Amino acid sequence: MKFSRSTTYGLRALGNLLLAGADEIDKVKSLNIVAEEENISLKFLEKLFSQLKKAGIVNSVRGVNGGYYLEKGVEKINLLKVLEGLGENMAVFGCVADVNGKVKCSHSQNCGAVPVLQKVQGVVNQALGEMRLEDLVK
Amino acid sequence: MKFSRSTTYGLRALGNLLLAGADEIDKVKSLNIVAEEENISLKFLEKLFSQLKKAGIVNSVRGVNGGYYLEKGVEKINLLKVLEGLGENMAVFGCVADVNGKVKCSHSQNCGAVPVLQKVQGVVNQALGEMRLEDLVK
DNA sequence: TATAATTCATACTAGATTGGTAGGAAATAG
DNA sequence: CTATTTCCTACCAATCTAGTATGAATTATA
Repeated sequence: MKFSRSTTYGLRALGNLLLAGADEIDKVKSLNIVAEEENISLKFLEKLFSQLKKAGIVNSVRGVNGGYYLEKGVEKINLLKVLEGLGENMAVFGCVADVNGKVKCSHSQNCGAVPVLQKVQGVVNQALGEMRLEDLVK
Repeated sequence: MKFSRSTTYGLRALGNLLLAGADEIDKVKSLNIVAEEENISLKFLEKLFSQLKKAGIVNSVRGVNGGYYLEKGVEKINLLKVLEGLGENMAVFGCVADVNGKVKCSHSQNCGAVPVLQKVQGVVNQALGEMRLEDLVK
């Protein structure tokens, strides 16, 4: 039950922006530098941040001296939303529900395991819901 | 962050044995029947139960009228051990520690995310540690 | 206005993992 | 002896992961 490596990459990169104070449009940090500091492939970071931007977690400025900055107040959002923004599928059991809430497994109606699986899902959701992005740099 | 499908298959199959009262050497249930009742491929179940036997969760009787039964007291063991027995890798972040306790990620020393990741791991472990196999059939 | 730095977009790829299947050997009750 | 069952080993197709390749669009600055 692993988180993908890109999830940890993303968390590290977001922590990097947070520590650098890149939280306003005139305090951007380029992925070049983040990639070097965190030893992550630039191309890979570009892809990740494209997703993070779509998710509303970061924003960007193009061109020379451009870069990314954290959206306002984003250090207060919980890790569950951050992980979803990073593309991590947070439905721990495919047979209970996928990201869209659709039940996939044909046994979900009469399967005795469902309540247990849902409890596991609930505990994970709650734990991640209580952690905030700012916890990464404390 | 998904559990593999074989994990849910395994939980369902173990719940099936538990409900059937297959918990002694003279009350075995054949995988044939389990496979049919749970609509899981027999061959796949055979592989799963081979692992479960190695993990000490089930035991077996070969030959005609043979089958599998749950090891004594196994309904009290926690889900963390069951999942590990099913081959699920319970290290949710590869960069923190793998199954053998080896740190894989070169950033684990100075990475600010590590405490957060460890907390996530701890919460998951605790939740699964509090759930028992018998909870599957209640 | 040319240049360099940067985000943004699309497509490709090697390797690992997942979820199986195939074929049969070994044990055992009847 | 036969049917049933566990057990063993190998193979396989599809998907996912983590990354590379190529280059276009944007923009500050010299």
